[in-house]
Amino acid sequence: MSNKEISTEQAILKAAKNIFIRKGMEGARMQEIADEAGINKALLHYYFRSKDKLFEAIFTDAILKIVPNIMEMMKSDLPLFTKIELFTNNYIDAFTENPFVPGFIMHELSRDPSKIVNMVKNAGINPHPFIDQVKRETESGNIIPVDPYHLIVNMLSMCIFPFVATPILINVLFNKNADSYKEFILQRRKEVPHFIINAIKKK
Amino acid sequence: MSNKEISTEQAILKAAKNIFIRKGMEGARMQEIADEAGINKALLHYYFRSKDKLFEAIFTDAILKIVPNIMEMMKSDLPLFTKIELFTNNYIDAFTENPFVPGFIMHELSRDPSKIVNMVKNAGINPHPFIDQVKRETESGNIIPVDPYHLIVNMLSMCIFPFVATPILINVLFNKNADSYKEFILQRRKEVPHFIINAIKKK
DNA sequence: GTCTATATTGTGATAGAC
DNA sequence: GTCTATCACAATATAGAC
Repeated sequence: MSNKEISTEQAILKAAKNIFIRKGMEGARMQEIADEAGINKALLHYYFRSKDKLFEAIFTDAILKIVPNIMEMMKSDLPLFTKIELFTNNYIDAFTENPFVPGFIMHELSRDPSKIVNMVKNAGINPHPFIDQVKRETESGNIIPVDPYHLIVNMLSMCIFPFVATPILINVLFNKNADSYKEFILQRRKEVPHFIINAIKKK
Repeated sequence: MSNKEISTEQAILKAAKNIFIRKGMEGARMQEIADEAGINKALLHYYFRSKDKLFEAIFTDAILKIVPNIMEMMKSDLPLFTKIELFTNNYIDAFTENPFVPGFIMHELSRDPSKIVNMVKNAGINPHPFIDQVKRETESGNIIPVDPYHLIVNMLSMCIFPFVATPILINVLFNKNADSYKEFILQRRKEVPHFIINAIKKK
């Protein structure tokens, strides 16, 4: 395997990622990916047998972005509020770097939900340590009683939704000003954990 | 225009809605829509000139579901906490009845964001009365200081995200048990406004 | 208005020269 | 490994009979 090979394969993956993530499996065109990579269609099939295989490579990679290595942290014995802050910051940072990933994942999973089975297996997601911790804090009266499932969904909602709804929010809420929306996203790193902790802490 | 005509057109619209909303513009097939409506492809083009025109009709209709007539309410002089409860309940109810609409809108808008411009014009969305009310309540010290833009996005996030992410949540958080997820969605009618109000009320 | 048949175009995939 | 040319088929759209 020569250097040239590697570099072509990388170019394909990079181009495919750009196109697939913006347009989805069905919206993407092999021609478009080839153009973006500066090669022709035939080479795509030389490196990856089919559109499906190429898509699979991109999709798997994107999944890894949505399931970062914070599971260890969630299992740890850090204080609840610290975990909430680390969790939200981690996701908001990851999506700020890859803003199209959330919408991509959402759409493709609703197209073919069976993919989640593999995702869950490979990622080793386990929300129960966190759920148990929330239950313990509720029972010992350290926080306002809260259903841990709703808490988790609320956390994920506030981290992910703004990236899925970016075009709506820019137009409706920010007068089509993309810059002030960027600023807004940066603020969420602080605002979201602050909001969540306010909702459950006793004062 | 005979009764038969109307009924065929309605059948087409109903079928198209089913297919488009589940599969999106690019995933949907005219053949599939024709089958669902119990007619053939040619009739689709007789009633709606092209796939694009048919899609446009469905999309516009779906938008109206995501922008219900609660704008009047938001402009009213109801107490802030009452508005928050009405707002969240209204959205959660609308999406419970049309669970595929949020994902559909999100995906299509990221495919062609320019559609939002028309949407906003026609719907007359204006968040400023609500924003001003939040500012007033903050300044008079009635609530914990909160940025109104983040508050609105948080509200929308918690109402909409669970419907966009349904397949993920069922598999990862609810052990593939769709029934307990349904139960969970019903609970959110109470949990979401409760959570939001807790986050901003002084105690 | 509704159908069958067909035209037309787009797109994933392959063959084969270099 | 990379290209050009082409195939095979799927999907939108139209023509024309009834």
